[in-house]
Amino acid sequence: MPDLTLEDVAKQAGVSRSTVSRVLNDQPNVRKDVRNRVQAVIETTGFRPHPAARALASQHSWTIGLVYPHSVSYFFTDPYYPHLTKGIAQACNQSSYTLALFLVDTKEGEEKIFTSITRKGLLDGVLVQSGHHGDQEVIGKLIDAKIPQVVIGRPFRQDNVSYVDIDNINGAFNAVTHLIRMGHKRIGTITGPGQSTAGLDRKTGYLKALSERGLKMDTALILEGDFTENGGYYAMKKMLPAKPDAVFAASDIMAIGAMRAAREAGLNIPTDIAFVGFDDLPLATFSGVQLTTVRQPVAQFGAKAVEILLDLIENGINPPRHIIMETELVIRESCGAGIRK
Amino acid sequence: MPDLTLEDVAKQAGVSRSTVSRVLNDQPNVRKDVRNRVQAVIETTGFRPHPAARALASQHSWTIGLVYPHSVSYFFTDPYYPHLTKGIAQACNQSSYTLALFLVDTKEGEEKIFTSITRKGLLDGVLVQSGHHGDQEVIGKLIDAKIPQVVIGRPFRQDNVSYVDIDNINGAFNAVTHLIRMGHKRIGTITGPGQSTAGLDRKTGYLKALSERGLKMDTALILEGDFTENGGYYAMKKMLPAKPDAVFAASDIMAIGAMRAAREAGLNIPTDIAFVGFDDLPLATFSGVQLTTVRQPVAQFGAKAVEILLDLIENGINPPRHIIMETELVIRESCGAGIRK
DNA sequence: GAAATGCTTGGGAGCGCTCCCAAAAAAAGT
DNA sequence: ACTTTTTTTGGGAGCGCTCCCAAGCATTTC
Repeated sequence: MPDLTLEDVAKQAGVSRSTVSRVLNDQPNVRKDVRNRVQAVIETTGFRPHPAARALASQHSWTIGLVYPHSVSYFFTDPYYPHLTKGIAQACNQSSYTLALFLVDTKEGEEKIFTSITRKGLLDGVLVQSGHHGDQEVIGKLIDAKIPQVVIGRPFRQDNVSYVDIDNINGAFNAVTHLIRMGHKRIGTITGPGQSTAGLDRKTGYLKALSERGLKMDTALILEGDFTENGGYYAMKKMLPAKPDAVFAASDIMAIGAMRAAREAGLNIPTDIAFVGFDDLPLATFSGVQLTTVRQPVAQFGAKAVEILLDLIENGINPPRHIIMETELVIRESCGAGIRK
Repeated sequence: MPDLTLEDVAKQAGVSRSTVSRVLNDQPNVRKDVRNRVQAVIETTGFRPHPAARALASQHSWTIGLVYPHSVSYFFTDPYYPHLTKGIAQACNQSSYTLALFLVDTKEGEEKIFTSITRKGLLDGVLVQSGHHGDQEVIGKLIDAKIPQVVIGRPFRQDNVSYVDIDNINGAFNAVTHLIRMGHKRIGTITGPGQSTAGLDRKTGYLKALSERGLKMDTALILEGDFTENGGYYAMKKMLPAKPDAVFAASDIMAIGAMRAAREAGLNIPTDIAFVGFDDLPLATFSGVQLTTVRQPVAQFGAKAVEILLDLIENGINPPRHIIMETELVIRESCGAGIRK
């Protein structure tokens, strides 16, 4: 089947190019029987318009970009990203948009790719994973280029851009409050890196829960991690001398690392020390003890980002929209629920 | 900066459209000083050709597709896929190709997306993750459509297509042989699903090692998993009554599940029972015991696939090329190396 | 010094669509 | 019946590039 053109279809249906184009784009002012006839030809021939031709004429590529800046090279070690990616990909498929993936791992690569992203014509809009301090530049450039964009995660001190984020503060707050209600007194936290808004917000939630319940904060119980398993492990090792009886880790994977350290120190989970993570990814259940954690609606989150972006593309980027999605505390074994102390 | 066209650049450089095009595409027959002059204008203006216009005129989109068929919906639970994706994305960036991601999770979604993939003009070529029985159809359609494609993983009984794969048989063979050398006698295996070539090949390697070393196979020690943690866990539970003293799991994540089951049964790893996995992903080191495993060169693997695909795009798809990459056994604690029995 | 050869350059045509405008057809109004 | 209004249809122009061909120019050859 040689790829046919709109003109071929027109000939077969006995109409003009324009009419076929109208049918193709669901435009009004086509007689019903003509529309049906054209549609029939399209279907039997399996005709599809040439994407490049369409893009050229309409200045609209039907493609959106998903950018993971180089600061997100832990794409791997944290299973959060593939989940997110999947949600986004699915939403794109559903809307018949093509998803272009830009996974950059160096500052230089970012520069290089940037010129092609900002070139109008390739992408109708861009999704940028952010939440990291270093991503401001990328976002700023996209704003300057006036490319419709939605930031995934709250950007640093930039409000003139649309973003979707989850309620990290509240999620952390609820998790820690739960730990307090369970009777824990010395609750530590392993935070995300200081350049990460998600990490910062979760720490804020932790502190808020402490103060609201009248527990005083102890800096020996606040360690910075890097969202990796090893980061959690080493942070925990440092925290152990301060004798925490519970730990809130800002991600599941750090919780897993932290539990490894606790176990090595001969502590039993959850009787000697309780843990709560953040994410609720499948791996939350892999370790010996089922992890209590804060569930993020990752897939819906990605879908929401796509939804907003498409809206921006169609209706203009102003005013910027900010969406905050709620989390849910999932109680399993590691926090010691169901166990008397 | 309004996006300028090739014609604008031409005017500024005092030459014609054609000359600029020649410079842009590194074509010969342009006087050196003219070329420099044009190049200077391109650089100062930051001009980039409009992708769609270029694609339309050249019938070449500079975009390749990465297809994960619906049978690969465990994209998530297995960290192998993000690693692979990253390798591929990086290779694309390097070659200035755009990567379009097609992550399908239903049979219907596959159909839908397919018409757009096979439409000439969108993609110059396609990378298809395979190794699963159900993917034959996808691959077959792509062959029919004569779209350049490289299959990632060995396809089922289809040799008229290019693919890259790793040497699963040998990898498994080496792992099991190592276990035998360590003195283990009752070596079980948790295989991949029967519709997966990787799973099948690893099983073949296991059997080969057994027979070559004169161990008789015991069907009670051969359980089928599904490449998930839970699959590994339940397979191990079933295997335990048969008293294995070592287990070769066809993926790291299944090994982790299996070790969880073993621990729950009160067994010590590696003194009571040894484990070897397959993949060597970061999570191999997360569990209590560091996992001995077969390392796949995942990133290079992806890069290789891209390399072959670009070659196919430029030089035609015949004859199909088959690349098999070697693995490496990474010895850590879980196999009991360094421990006398 | 004229003819032949090789490089370099410009411009027309065309890739396959969408968009606009004007013509044709149908519907409505008098 | 004829005019006016509305709906439907066709075709030209153009999106921004590449490719081809012919013209222009420099260089070589006899």
